Amino acid sequence: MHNVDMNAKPLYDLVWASRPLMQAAEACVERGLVDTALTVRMRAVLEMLLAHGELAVPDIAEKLEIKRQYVQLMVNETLASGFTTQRPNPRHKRSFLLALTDQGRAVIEGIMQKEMDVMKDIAADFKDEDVSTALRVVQAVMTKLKAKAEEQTW
Amino acid sequence: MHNVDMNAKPLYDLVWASRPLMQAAEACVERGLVDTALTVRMRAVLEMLLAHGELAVPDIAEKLEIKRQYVQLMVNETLASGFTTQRPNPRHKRSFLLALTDQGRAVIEGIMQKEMDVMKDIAADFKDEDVSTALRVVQAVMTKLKAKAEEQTW
DNA sequence: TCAACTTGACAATATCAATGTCATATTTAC
DNA sequence: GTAAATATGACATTGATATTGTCAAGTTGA
Repeated sequence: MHNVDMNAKPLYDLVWASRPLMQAAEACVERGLVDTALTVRMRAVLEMLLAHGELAVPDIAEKLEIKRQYVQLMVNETLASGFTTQRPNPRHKRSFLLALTDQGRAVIEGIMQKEMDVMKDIAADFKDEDVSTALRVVQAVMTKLKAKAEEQTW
Repeated sequence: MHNVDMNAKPLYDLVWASRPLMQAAEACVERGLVDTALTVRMRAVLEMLLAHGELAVPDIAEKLEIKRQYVQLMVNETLASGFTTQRPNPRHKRSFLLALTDQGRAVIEGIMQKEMDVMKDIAADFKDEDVSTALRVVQAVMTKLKAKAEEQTW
């Protein structure tokens, strides 16, 4: 690329690899859900509940960094499918806590175990140390990019 | 996460970091375009032309791995804005080759230089070797995930 | 108490992208 | 050389993901 200084090309490439990586990951997740009654977005709700216990809709929205209105939609689907159930919220009479049903817990644990098995298979090709390095770099780059995006000037 | 074997957790985390990383990167790119007449998708077309020279619409679609109909839309915008121009295609009378105009070249080179400067700034915080390792791991994981997604069974 | 904020529900909108269709042009097989 | 298959541009429809706006009811804090 003439006239563009490519000193930081490996980092540039790493950042631009994020899109195809995400698409491949999502395709893989979707592939793992075909035999279940789950959709990708319902899976995201169940994963949150498995990791963090009972949560209200706004809590999930904050963790997923998407708007509460959309989370409401996702959550309502999990309720309708019987994967979650509403439980009284001691802190709020109208805003229920969302909890996994036995069925929901079994489904998300099964899915995540299958996904983790895939990860184990892939991880076998790398040194643990290299994966750790990659994770550390990627997370730090992400943090810095977020900061850059918010700055008024470069 | 009880009852889920998390042996490959670092790799799992690396894969799931791809979405926020991509979102941060896109926000950053968008931020860099505010003073130009470019949109993110027009930028993608210009970057292709800068990297690969004159291309026809279907060529760009193949490289970007999106459908030609959508690329056509993106390309038409770059034509309307004067960043690209149609040149005769020796291989096809109806399908023109797309080329950067002087204006288009100046704009994409300026943008990419600014982006590369941001990358250089961020890269300063890491060992070159670690960035290379991260890139290598991420690209290999992506390849493997794509293969997994296409397999009929895990 | 009263103003500000939170939440669920619902509607409208935006963006990115795939898919479908058609006319025209091009390439390939015969 | 012609017929069939394929490629291309143009345009329309649809789908998925997510944001934004609005309102009524509930909650919080001064």
